[in-house]
Amino acid sequence: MARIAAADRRARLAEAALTVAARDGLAAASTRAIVAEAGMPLASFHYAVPSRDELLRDVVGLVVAQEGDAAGALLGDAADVRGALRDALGGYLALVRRDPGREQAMFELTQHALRTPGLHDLPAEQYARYHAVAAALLETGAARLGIRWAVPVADLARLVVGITDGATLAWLADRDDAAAERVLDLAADALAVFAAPDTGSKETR
Amino acid sequence: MARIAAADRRARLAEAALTVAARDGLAAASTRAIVAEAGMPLASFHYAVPSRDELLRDVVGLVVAQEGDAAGALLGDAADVRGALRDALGGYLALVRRDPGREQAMFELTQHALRTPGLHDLPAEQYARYHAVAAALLETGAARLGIRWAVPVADLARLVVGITDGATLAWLADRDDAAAERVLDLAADALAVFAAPDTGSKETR
DNA sequence: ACCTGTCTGGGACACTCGTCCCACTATGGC
DNA sequence: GCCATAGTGGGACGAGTGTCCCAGACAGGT
Repeated sequence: MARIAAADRRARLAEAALTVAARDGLAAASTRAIVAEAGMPLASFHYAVPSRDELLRDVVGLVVAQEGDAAGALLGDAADVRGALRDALGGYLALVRRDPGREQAMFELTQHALRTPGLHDLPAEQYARYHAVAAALLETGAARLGIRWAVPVADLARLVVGITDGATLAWLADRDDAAAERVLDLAADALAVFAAPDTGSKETR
Repeated sequence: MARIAAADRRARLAEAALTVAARDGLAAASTRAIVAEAGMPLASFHYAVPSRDELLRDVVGLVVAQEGDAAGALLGDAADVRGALRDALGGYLALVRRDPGREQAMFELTQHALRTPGLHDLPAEQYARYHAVAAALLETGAARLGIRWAVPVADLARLVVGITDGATLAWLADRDDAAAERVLDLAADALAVFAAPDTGSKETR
């Protein structure tokens, strides 16, 4: 094994942990499985990271950061509110479908953190970040479409995240692509209700 | 330990497993923890149940049955569609708040089943049942209000379950009661869009 | 060139896990 | 009353876990 600074090793371990958790589940992401994925000896683990739970904290940060990057691409070029919402929701589902294990690993991570004393604060931060990303997306989307949201964006963002989480959970359970698409159709219809005219442009539906 | 038929023991073990999983998490629901909760010797476990995963199958059945019973009570006596939806959603959230561990245990169970070869079919059945319960609730609610749903009830049911799952997940993460209530306000507004007049009664909103 | 401190990696500890074996005992049908 | 059958329960096995120790090796600053 080459000589690598402890901080670098920690980052590599976080990535390896995410890979293993996405592929085999969080429960299978043992310290041994993680170092095997990273190609390191076991002892490097606790040299770079104080504990396994501490590394999981890094993993959440890793995914949350990636999620923020990916969010921008969800904004399509639809001209009406319903279409824009539908595109964004559909884009998210496509992301989940391309790598179901990763999304599932995030759910497992949240549940694990909720049960682990040292990680109790993690889920709140994680979801605050999700909500912030969704809110930003809603704001820039509204600006691009020339509308405003008739209700607080923070609340709307929380609803949007809830809908995507819920749709993801159901799709993970039954893998019903068509049903998932139909739900997003309805969700886009429903959410479009909250669009209001702003700079003289027309409201949808 | 008194003499108990194996089938009875199996049922008691399923209840004990649910208790432990709700209180301490699914990962803590080991065979030893379950028999301790049930007040049985460890060997009774594999006399009554072939394996731990087989028992978890029973646990899902147990909760799903209870969920079906509880659903009926969610129908309030609101006269308009939005109010009825809001009451039902709020009732569900109240259920979650009264026993967060149980709901969390169900999420953990779904995730675990998705990762466990012998339990792959479980989540699909579980969610099919959820969707059926929601659909039945939507149907009887519509009949009571004298409206019809403008979109397929099966799709609407899937959306409703998704919204409740999503709201639950976010609330479990940050325990923000007020935000959860505001989201349900929006959700009720949004879902009311799908109500259409049927027997001459008035549409809301 | 040396030497302090960072990094390596094999091995082990103490523990928990699911599962199983087997000697034992109470029970219901004859 | 006897005996096959169903239920009991202590104990153990092998595998897997997170964490830690410690002897060794390499690096950069002097």
